[in-house]
Amino acid sequence: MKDKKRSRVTLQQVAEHAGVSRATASLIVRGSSKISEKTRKKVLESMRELGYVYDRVAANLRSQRSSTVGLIITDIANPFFSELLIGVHQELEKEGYTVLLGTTFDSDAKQDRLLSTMLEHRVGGVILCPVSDSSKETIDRIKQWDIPIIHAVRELSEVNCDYVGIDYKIGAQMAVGHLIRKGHRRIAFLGGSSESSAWQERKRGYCTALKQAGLDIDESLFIENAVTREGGKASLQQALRHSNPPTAAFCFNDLVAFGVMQGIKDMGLTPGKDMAVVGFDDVQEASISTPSLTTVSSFARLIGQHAADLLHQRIVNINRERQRIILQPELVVRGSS
Amino acid sequence: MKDKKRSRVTLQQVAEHAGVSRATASLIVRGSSKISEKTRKKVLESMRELGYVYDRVAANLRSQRSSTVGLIITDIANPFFSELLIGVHQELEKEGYTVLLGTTFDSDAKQDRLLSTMLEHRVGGVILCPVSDSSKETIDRIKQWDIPIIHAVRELSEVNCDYVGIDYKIGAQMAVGHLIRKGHRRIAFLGGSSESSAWQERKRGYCTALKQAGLDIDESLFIENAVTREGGKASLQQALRHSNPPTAAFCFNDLVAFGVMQGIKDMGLTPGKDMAVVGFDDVQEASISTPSLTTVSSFARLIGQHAADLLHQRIVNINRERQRIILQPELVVRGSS
DNA sequence: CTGAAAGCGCTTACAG
DNA sequence: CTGAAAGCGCTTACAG
Repeated sequence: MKDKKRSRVTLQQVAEHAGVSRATASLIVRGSSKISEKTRKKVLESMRELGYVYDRVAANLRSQRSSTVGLIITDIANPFFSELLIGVHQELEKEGYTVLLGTTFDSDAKQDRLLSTMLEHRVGGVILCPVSDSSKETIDRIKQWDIPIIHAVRELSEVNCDYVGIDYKIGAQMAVGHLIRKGHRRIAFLGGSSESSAWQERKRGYCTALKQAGLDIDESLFIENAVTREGGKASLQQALRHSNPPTAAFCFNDLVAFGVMQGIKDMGLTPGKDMAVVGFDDVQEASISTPSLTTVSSFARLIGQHAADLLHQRIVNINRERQRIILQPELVVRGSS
Repeated sequence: MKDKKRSRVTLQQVAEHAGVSRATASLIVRGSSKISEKTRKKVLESMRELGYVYDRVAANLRSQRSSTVGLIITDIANPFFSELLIGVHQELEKEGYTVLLGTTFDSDAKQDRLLSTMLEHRVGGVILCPVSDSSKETIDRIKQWDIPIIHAVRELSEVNCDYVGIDYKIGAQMAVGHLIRKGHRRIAFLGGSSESSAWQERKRGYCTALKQAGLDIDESLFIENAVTREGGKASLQQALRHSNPPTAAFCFNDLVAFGVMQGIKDMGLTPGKDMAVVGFDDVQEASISTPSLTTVSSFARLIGQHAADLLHQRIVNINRERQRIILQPELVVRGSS
């Protein structure tokens, strides 16, 4: 038996209780300064007595505004995204937004559904970390999208949007350059999907580093796989079946690197000794793993803050110039290389 | 210059375009079966042509329903909560809910604000992981709360709510019992706040284990601190200043344990050798840290799934009997003890 | 299936 | 400051 819920106290009822008009009560909840302190107090008192709760949904509907914002990430289990999420929340809460969160797990279909859901909920804008192989349909949809959207972490090259990410190319170049200086000549690039801009840019950095050292590029050392621990482990196993196996691994990110290190250990070998491993992101566990992980810091929280800030700016002024923020990565050398 | 946005296509416009009544169009978006296949197709075609987007906010306002649900956690940077979040999302998306996420960082004021925000956004219900020292005001508020609320992870004993958590007492008892069997007699309990039910239950388990072994309890070995790596490190340092220092540490959770292990390393000692460390939660990094961490598995994802399920049930039937789900923990022995 | 009306809880705009 | 009216985009209920 579904009970009819005790219905909400309305602004109307508050106004009646306080003996003012609905318009006045409305001005007060919105913090207008045009109301005398005396009436303001009286009305606020009535609200407290009646247990009034402002109905932001109704207000937004009427005024065609929005107080929510969507955040779509690919994997909440990746600490990189937890950090990014914290950054986004920090910034947006300041501005009074509430965040609708969605996770795609890198599925295009899921991403599509989430974009729809966000629209249906009238979000004021969306921060999107696109899945690596976004379909043409999705991209077309985003192009026609008429509410503010900011891309973060990965960029869809066909779409002209605000974007914030880091310079993956330079990061990869630093990581691979480091391995070369350590004497490695056969360096695998493990994990990730070649569909994503983040992968392509890392590859460019990888290639630049090899060219600068006068080394040839062996494409058979690029082994794509899921961006997870499991994917890392699997890609390592594949790398070791190579007729001329690599002596070092540059991993798509730290999560992949942890899987790779686990795989190395599983074979009775020692990461950092029998095989060098470098990650990407510098998540917190990178410093506490065994061995500690050499990696490239990608400032997830900062990316989140910037994305939130760009979104807010875009909501305030839909026509402002397009902005791209590219943060500079840093190499953190530890025990695994 | 704020541009007036291109306004939404309304159901009215769709109806006109398809040559049907608004009522019919409304029935179709809601998936009624009372409409002939022919008209249904025609209307869906019009929607596609016009780029119609269902306005769930308006629909919810009119029908006094809600398609959102609030989730309030204490710390998204803790992998335990990331896992819980995944569980919640998995369950609730099946039912078509969208999740509003809030993080309290264990601040009562923040929690209070988040509860208000959720109410103002007309959520259909809330899953709350209460902060450890929720104020009396907050508790009173929750008691009078008239929308479904599920408590997870921590329980406010004064509030009669659905709850899902694990049996912390048994978990702690297993962990401490393990340390005793390893020969430890002075075991510190590090991190967490004695205000929280999760802490109190762990303490009870700790005490039971000692009593069973015929050992005395030394309250000076209970060292409270923040539930973070930093808090863990600080509590370890305090423990080592003890005139009769402990030889083992039972940590409030894995995060604290990582900090404790870091602290041990910083002193030039080796965790697992010079001092045994046991955590709680079994987050993913527990298996890859150095040394790998002995810990108690607390099934975060499962907790999230159960909480979501309880909430859904409660929304469907506000009067159903109160339910408490207590999962049984498991001890995972690794290198740190 | 249609059509006209009312209403969810708010904001807006305007005359007083 | 008030009061009356209209409207945001839907759903509901009802007579036909």
